[in-house]
Amino acid sequence: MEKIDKLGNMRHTLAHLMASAVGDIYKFDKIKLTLGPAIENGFYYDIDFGAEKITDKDLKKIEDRMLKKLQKWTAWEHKEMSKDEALKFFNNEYKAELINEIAGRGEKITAFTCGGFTDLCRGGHLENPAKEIDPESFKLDRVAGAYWRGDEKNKMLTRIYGIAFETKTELDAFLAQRTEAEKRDHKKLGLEMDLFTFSELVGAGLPLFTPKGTMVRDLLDGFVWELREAVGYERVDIPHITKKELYEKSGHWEKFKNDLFRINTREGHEFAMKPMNCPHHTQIYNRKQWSYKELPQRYANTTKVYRDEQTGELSGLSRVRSITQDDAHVFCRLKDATVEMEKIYNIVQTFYGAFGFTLKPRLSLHDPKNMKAYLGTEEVWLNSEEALRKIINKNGEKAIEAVGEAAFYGPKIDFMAKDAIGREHQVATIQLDMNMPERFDLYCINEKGGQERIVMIHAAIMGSIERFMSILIEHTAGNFPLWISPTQVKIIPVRENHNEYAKKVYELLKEASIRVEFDDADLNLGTKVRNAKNSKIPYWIVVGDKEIEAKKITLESRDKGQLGQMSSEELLKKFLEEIKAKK
RNA sequence: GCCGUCGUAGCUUAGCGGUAAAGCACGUCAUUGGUAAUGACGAGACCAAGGGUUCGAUCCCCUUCGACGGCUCCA
Repeated sequence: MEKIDKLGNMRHTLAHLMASAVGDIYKFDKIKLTLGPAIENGFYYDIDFGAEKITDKDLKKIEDRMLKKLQKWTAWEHKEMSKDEALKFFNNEYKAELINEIAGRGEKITAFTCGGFTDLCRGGHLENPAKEIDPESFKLDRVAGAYWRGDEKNKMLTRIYGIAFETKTELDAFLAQRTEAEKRDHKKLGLEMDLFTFSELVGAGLPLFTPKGTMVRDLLDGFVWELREAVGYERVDIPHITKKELYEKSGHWEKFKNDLFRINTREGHEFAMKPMNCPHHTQIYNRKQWSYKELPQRYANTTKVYRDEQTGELSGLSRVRSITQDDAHVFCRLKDATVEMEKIYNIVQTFYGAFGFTLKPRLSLHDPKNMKAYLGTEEVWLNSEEALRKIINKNGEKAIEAVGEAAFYGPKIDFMAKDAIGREHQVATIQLDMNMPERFDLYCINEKGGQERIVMIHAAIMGSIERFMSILIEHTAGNFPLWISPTQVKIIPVRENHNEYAKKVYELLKEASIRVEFDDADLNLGTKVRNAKNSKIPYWIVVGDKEIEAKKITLESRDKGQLGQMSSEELLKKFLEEIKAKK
């Protein structure tokens, strides 16, 4: 057995301790233990509770029992068992399955005992738990369902999660970080910020975007478009449904059939809502014969796709059934693919960089030992992969390389984005596709007058606008940079007789397309300022006697506090510069 | 989909087998005004939907819809 760290041993020990405490309370003749490993931030144990019921409210009871028992957990004994002995001792079907597997592998079966509790185990515990475990450094977290061995065909067990660290300080830090993440939860913030909503009548996983939310979507999409237009992309547009024949040809009908929303027409034909755009786009390319001189053809299209995800998988904006993709496809010769992919690489860097994400590229490669699983010759693969590697290296990055992770039709670059509280999200991918052109017989006429098979590059930047918005909301805690804030500035007159002057400032900004709100509600100044602060608006300005006399306004920023007085022209100039810089 | 928790005004929540209450928000009026002022009045909920039990259900039971957490971590 390889060396397991102390923390892992502690967590593993706690899993046993919890199982033992659960046994005391619910009795081992009524429930069945299965397995309970150490995990990332703690441990869990999967238990078949039979007819017994357990909820989060019972956790305290179990935890108290654990604390009491811990004092007597001072030393371990272990012994080897024969298969029959073990099957008899651990008399339940789950343990039996494990025992048979261990025996089948020809390994020794061992049982570990501590504080009078014996469990099937390969070892890896703290030698003296009572002494080594700080009783304040762990807690039981939640009860959840989990399939036996993670397979949904198997029986659903009850999983009890615990969190455990070496010290109380670390436990508290973890809990604090989790609280911070909860505060930033886009599902909560997005509703408060009035960006989107859901309707029970429309259905689960189908977000509806408000005027403000739509504003943000359009601004994000506009930024991507700006970056793309500069390198020669053109917009296309396609219907949201198609005859099934398109997907039979592309291979998606087979692959996606469980995720497709299908439509039967009155004439008995079967259509489907599109779950992706590539097949449609191939048909735009295929409308005519292309000379190599006209390539690459670069088609960009922000459009929705629809996937019938399992209801239990849906979550806020991060997992939805109507997904807006900022999709694009480049149709080019294989020899031009690298240059095209580099352009996309740069767009991705610029886009995510603008929001302060740290990006880590990952290169997914073919598995040389299993060449028959891939389309094309190994030489083509090696060349394309080397080209991708060069793109990444050229940018001073060192890609993580994942052998065997490529799709069968081509290698790809994935990006991981690290957010403000240290979480990583899988974001954009750049994918080389040698399969789709094959299936749809896409070619160009080359210099020799012959038909040359082309390749396709999949190039979504945000991927899903919904998912990107969820990440962005949590990354910024809702404090959007000025340029995508649905409301950029609020004007707060101190008293009604200041409205006239304030209105002039409002008009000036409005004419310059600044998204400005006028707050003439009959509220106290303090209340209005407080409301502005809480609404995550980047700036607000106060106008009263002092300002009118000085012919100025007083500016306050969400991030920098009071910024003092300035003229409205200076204000406008400042805003325009900041918006242009996308800060 | 499956397991668990849950669904009461726009929001946050209270409540109980006899058809609902509060704070915030909202509306009107009055008073006020430089970083969370106050008063009065008012409007707003067939208690997620459908069915059942009951003399009677928001409350008990069933079904459906919807929300949240979990379903990768292998003695």
